[in-house]
Amino acid sequence: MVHSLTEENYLKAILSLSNENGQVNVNHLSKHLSIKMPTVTAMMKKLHSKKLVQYEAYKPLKLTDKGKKVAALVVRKHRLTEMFLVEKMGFGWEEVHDIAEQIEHIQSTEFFNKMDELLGFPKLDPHGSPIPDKHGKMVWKEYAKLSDCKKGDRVKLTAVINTSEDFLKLLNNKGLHLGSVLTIKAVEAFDGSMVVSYEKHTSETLSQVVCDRIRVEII
Amino acid sequence: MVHSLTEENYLKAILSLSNENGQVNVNHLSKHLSIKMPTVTAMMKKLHSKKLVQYEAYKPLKLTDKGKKVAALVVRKHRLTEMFLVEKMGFGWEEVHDIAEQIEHIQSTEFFNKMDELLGFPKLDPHGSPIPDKHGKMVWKEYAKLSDCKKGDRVKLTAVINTSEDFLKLLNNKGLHLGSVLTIKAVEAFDGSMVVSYEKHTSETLSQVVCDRIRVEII
DNA sequence: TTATTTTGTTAGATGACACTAACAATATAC
DNA sequence: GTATATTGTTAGTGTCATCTAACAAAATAA
Repeated sequence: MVHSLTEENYLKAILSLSNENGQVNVNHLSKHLSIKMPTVTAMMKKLHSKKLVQYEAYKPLKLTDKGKKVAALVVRKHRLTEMFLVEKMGFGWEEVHDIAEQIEHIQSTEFFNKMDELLGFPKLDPHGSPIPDKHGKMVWKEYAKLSDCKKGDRVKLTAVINTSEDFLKLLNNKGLHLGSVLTIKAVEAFDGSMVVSYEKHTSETLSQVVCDRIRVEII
Repeated sequence: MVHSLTEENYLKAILSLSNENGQVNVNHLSKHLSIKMPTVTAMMKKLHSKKLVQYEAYKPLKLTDKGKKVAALVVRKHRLTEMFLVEKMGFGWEEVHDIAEQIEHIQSTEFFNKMDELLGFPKLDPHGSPIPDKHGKMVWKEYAKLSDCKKGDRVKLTAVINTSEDFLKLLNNKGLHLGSVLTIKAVEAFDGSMVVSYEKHTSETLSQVVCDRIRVEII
């Protein structure tokens, strides 16, 4: 079964929003895709009838297993493309996203399998995001959200969920990178922000918005 | 100005048909694209209003200079992609066409310029077809059609126009390849077929259909 | 608990690109 | 030079993915 470029984009968006926020509703999806809500509703009905999405009026959206697989395969194609553009074609990381958004819709399993092979079957992309295998299986080590950890935890930064330029810049400004080992010194009940220490930083504050998007391994 | 995938395909088809046959009409295009004539007529009107095609009812179709450039840039992207897939990714020539048909519509000048660079700025693809430069200029050496040559001419096979599998197989069966040097021994007035000799072949007959699609340099 | 805001749905329209059916022009054959 | 075949156009539909306007449900605030 093939799916239109449009359908693929909706499925991918649902997957990525549900990784970021847990719940996904029509409004989120609408904003994320810059597509008006009625259009989203209509597409959800269509994807529901194709058994890719569980949709009931006024209920949050969920991918079916089938939908999850399709979405994961698109993500696979996207991440392999980004890797390929950087590693094999000499592009900078900031340049590759828009190209990968287009190439991820190319229909040719062999094309992406070849990239995979040439790249040596990578498991994670440079943001720490997992690359699904050719069956759509994410070897997603179910990392914890930093925001779900508690005072005293020592954790290793293993992945970031959002890869917007602004977010990466913020991490950079604070000297945070994949592999950083943080100790949680305090969690503010008021705004969900965390005070952490790592390396030369004895006391840095990270807002809840940031902590929500950081994935860690508790050590 | 960007053009839809659909528009690009029409423009490319007109360019390729006019290289093959000289004249292009709605019926040819319709067959070539497997799209019904009324749809083609409608698109011609649209492309005319965008000044990409010269269209007048019942007249043959012609690309404007602008249309020619757009079409040539699509061809450039197609041929570079084919080269890249073969040279840099290890695909066989028979596998690459369908993938290239999709990738040729990717919108990213840098992506294709990078391929061009990695390939060492090739001028011809392995079929002998010229690769337009980044401005859409074909360094088309205006090769002669084999079918326009006359008895006694000695010519070098420099390019083939049609790249269907059946056509390439025929050339292969006859031991013809790029660079073959042919001597024209006779031209049959009746059916336009030619009797030629080359290498170990002292007398081979090529039908007009074949001769029309072979480009040569007279030496 | 009622009022207001936010979120979601239905209904109806639009543009792009395809189709079929019917008719018109051009080209070819007799 | 009329008849026939081929080619091309017009008119009217359909589907996909989008929109706006209007209304409805759910969540939040007063």
